[in-house]
Amino acid sequence: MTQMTNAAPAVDRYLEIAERQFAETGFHGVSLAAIAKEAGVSKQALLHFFGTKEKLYGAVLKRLSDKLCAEVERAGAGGPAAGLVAYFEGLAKNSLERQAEARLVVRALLDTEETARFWPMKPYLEALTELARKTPKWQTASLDEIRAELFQLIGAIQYLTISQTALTGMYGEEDRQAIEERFAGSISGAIRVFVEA
Amino acid sequence: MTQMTNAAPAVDRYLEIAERQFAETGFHGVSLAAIAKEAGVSKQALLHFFGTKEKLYGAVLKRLSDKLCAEVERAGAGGPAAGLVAYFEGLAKNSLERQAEARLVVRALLDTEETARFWPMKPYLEALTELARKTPKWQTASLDEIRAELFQLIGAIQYLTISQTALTGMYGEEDRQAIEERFAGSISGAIRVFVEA
DNA sequence: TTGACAGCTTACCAAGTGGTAAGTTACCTT
DNA sequence: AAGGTAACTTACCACTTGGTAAGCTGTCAA
Repeated sequence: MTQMTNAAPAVDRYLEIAERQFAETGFHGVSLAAIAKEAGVSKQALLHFFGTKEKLYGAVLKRLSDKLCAEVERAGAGGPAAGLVAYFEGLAKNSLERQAEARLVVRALLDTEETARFWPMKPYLEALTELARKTPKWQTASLDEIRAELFQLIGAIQYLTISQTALTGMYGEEDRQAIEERFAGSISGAIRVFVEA
Repeated sequence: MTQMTNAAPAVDRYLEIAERQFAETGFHGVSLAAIAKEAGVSKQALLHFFGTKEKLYGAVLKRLSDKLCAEVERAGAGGPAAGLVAYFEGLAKNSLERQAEARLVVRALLDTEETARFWPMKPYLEALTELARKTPKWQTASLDEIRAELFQLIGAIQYLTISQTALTGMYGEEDRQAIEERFAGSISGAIRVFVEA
């Protein structure tokens, strides 16, 4: 039969490197050669596993989407309302560490060319919507209503997250940190308003 | 002395075309040749006026920044509180028409490589901050506090704006419109909370 | 032991990239 | 009328791009 294919860890390492680079400079800003160089392999190694650059990008986004979905599901295990609060609070508090993720999500929403007819972030957004729908507050609400409210919340959080580098550049590291702290404090209120009736 | 240089309208047209293309696919996704082709000139015409691709991108961002600053100033002419409400309401309501702008702003915040040490959107953000500072509510607040709150608001609005195409792709045009309307309604409350005491 | 196949590598390529050099043309000042 | 210069153009170039073709090597099933 088929052979022992034990390339999974290597492939995952390639995806990790690609993810970081795509998050930083976007699809067009990254070359296969650059990713290959950082991974210490030839670019044909990447093409061997992923076929084309677009498919590699797709695999990166799919992997991220799966990861985010799993996270949402894990958060929702202890009840929808508490889960949502915990999830969003976590997002807001670790904005520096989660920059790469947020950048990729935003880029996926932004780049309608490469990701069209694929919409990799749809499952993630729907997982959040479904979780919200399970709370008492949103049980009777329409999907549009939930989505509109949800976008307000994750939009605010991810916008700040992707702005971290720019904020440091514009105002310095101290001010960036002060803004982040103020933001985390005030978004907490918004999160509770979103979840609780 | 110097000669009558009447290339201003042509240059502005180039900037307009470049703006649309950069907004759509980002700095690396656009080639000078593509912009030149749409403008009906050779790419060396662009290089003649702007020197390099990076400088052209910089000029596009500078032009957008100036436009946004002028808009904020105009909105603030009739009082800071009312001006802010009108400005944000306008942003939220015309999200489809203002997609290109929002995309560029987000890309400018996202791309730390090309726009570093330039931060073209800083004047815009500061104009908004200054306007907010003039309202009774924020007069005694710290800059950090205002900025954090401001980012929450424009973040939510611009995030939805850049997501319009993705929303249509994911849920269809009808649902997209429904979400947008719900969003506009609910962000109105947030705007008033931001401005009023 | 052999042969298939995963997981690579080196060699190569056509198309496109941003950018330079050297004109050309029309207008404006002198 | 002459000269300068703005606003281009065509020609060209070194380099990079994503992608193909072919080959090499170690492991594992038969």
